Formats: sequence, C-alpha cells, structure tokens
Amino acid sequence: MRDAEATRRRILDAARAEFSRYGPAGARINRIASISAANKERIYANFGSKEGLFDAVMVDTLAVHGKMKGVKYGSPEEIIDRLHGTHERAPELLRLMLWEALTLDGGDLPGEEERRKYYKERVSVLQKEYGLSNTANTAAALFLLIGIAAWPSTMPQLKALVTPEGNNKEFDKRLFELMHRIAAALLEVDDDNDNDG
Amino acid sequence: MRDAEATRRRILDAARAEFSRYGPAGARINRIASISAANKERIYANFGSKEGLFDAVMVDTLAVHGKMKGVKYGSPEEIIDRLHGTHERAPELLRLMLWEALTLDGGDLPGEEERRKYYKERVSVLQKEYGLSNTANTAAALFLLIGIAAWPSTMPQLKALVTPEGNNKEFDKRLFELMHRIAAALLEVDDDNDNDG
DNA sequence: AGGGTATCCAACCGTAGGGTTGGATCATAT
DNA sequence: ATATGATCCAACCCTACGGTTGGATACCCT
Repeated sequence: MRDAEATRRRILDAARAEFSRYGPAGARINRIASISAANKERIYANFGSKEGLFDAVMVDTLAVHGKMKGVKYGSPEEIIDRLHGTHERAPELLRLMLWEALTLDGGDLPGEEERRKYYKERVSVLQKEYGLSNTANTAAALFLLIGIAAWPSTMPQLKALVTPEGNNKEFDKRLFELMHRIAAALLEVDDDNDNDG
Repeated sequence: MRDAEATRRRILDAARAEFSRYGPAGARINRIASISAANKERIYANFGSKEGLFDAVMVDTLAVHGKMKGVKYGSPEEIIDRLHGTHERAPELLRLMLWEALTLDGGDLPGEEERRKYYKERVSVLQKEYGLSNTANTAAALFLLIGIAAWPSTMPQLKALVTPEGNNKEFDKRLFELMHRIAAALLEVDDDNDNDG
C-alpha cells in the first residue's frame, strides 16, 4: 500500500521518540528508519537531512501542543499542576526544547514565527484572566511559571540529590506547596505604573 | 617535558569545554586530544572510555564548585543574583548537568556520594540562616531557588520567544523583580508543625 | 492498455568516529 | 651506565554513521 503521507507521519513519530530520547547528536537515522518501517531514502526525500528532520519534529510537536491555544489558565495551583503533569506524562516537548537549548547555534529557530505568536497569545490570555497591567511583567511571569513547573522534570537528578534521604514523600509534598505558593506570588497584581512599552 | 598530572589536567580542561558545548554524544575525542595537546592514548589510559572521561569531567567540575561549601547565602535577592550570575558567566556546570539529566540511564551518578553530602550541607546552612523549621521544606526551597535562577540560562530560546518584541529591557527588569519576589516567598518561615521526618 | 509519475527500497559509499597497538623516549634507582 | 617502568605518540583498525543511487513497483490519467 502506497501512502506518502502515512509514511511521513510514521517517520515523524519515530523521529520524535528518537530525538527526544537521544538528542540531535545521539539520534540515529538508521533506528528511525527501522522503527518507522520506512526507508532511509524516504527520510532524506522528505526532510533533506538529519537537522531538517529535527526541525520538522520540533514544528510537528509544537503544532500538537499549540492546540492549547485559547484555553484558560485557572488558578495558580491549576497552572502548575497542569504544566507539571504534562511534562511528566509527555516529556517529549520539554526534552526536545532542552536539546534545542543546548545546541543553539545563533541561527533562527524552527517554527520561530509560529512560536512567537503562540506565546504572545498565551501571554495575552493570562494577562486578561488575572487583570495584570503590564505585558512584559505577564510575559516574565509566564516564563517563570513554565520554568517552575518544568524544573523537577528538567533536573530529576538534582531533585534526587537534594532530597533528604528516605524522605521522598515529605519532600514532594513541600515542593508542591512551594511551587503553588510562588506561582500565586507571580500572579499577584503588578501595581506599579510603569509604561507598558 | 614529562608530566602526567599536567597532561591529565589539560585533558580534563579541554574535555570540560568540549562536553559542555557538545554533550556526551556530540563531543569528539579527537578534538579533545588536539585541543589539550595530548594524545588519544593518554585519554584512554587515564579515563578508560568516553563515558569515563565524561564522569571524570563531572566530578572535577563539581569539585571546583564544591568550594562554595560553608559560604553563607545572604538575602533572597543575593541568592538569585549570585546563582544567576554564576550560570551566565560560567555556564559549564549547568550545561553539564543538563546533558547529564537528558542522558540519565538509571545507573548511579558520577560523584553521587559527594554531591549528596554537598547539598545536605548547603540545605543545613540555608535552614539555619533563615531559621526554617523543616528540612524537607528547606531542601525543596533550595531546589527551586536553583531552578529559578538557572531557568533563563537553561531555556534562552524560550525566554527570547516569550519576550514581547522590542521590549527586551523591560522584560528583563520585570523578570528579575519577579525572581526576587518569589525567592523571598520561598524563604518565608514555614510555620506549620509537621514532623520533620 | 500503457505511459508517466510519485513512491518505495536494497545495496552501496566515503568518512570520521571511538578505541588500540607497538614501539620510542625520558626519569630514576641502583 | 644501564635496567626498569612510566609516559608519550604516530599510525592503525573497524564499525557504524549520514547520506546516495538505480532500479522496481504501484497508482492515475487518458
């Protein structure tokens, strides 16, 4: 059965798993070909190069998450729990972004325009929802909310090292309480009158 | 001039730069050899394998930072600024830890014992300095302080994407204000009476 | 039916990667 | 002085990688 689109999809799915796990340098085209049951030639015909494939995976994965667009945020606790849960259950996007961060080369990002627009929209939703007066402040708050929620998934080994021995549950409980507390602090009304630039 | 120890040092220094920049998979032993003006054979004689070298770099780099031991923390603002500054000026350790996080394999970490002890000490200093009642809570707070201060260096591309266009300075100003604010919130006295486990 | 095109794939290519080897060179101790 | 062992290094090995090629196979239009 011939189906170019389906082949493309299988390649993207396999590539997402592969890049997410091993990163741009560690990923193996041969593995992607074999797991996607596609041929290497199909990969290069569709995506040009390993780097091109990585970029395509990035854009594809972001498109899936871009579906969040328009969704309301809810309470600070909900924001943290939702973001954290997403990264725990589906670590691919976070991992891809971390690989991307570590291999930045000054060139522009895959899907840059789309991504800018996406965050701009999210900032504006957050700003309205919380009645914040300053856009830059809201953007910074969103940036930090993401960071706080993602940090335990970003540095699991650090978390393990810092946790007092044999005290896992207590540590986790305190960790979430603190994450919730500072998320709330981030979204308190910014009451200064600086120009919003 | 023969000097095994100096050779070892040159290799470690070159390897730190190389691994920090390219990660375990992207790093090239040939480059390390050529930059350190050592021979590949010396690398394998000293460190056994690429992975062994990575571990040695990790331990070596941590040892340098371990000199912080005993140092007081200061105000929440100082904590954030100091950590953030360190990661901006000397990104190696953060980058190494991120590579490490992304390539965790369930085996134990290089220098695990030392690192545990180091953080235990730091937690205890922080706890005393701020008069916090609960160790797990203090550990969680430290974990988050590190995360907050490191996040802009961890995800520079996300920061760039979230920043409202042409509003860099304002964004940065707000970002630091918020980081300071939530650092302070993290270190407020934890006034509950839970058992400290 | 059959020509044309998009899709597929097995086999291949060049190279650069991690890792090894065998011997040369130097410091030291007797 | 010379035997000993640590240190150094040029050249080598082999595999597996990213990427390519040439032809075969299915689909579509007339």
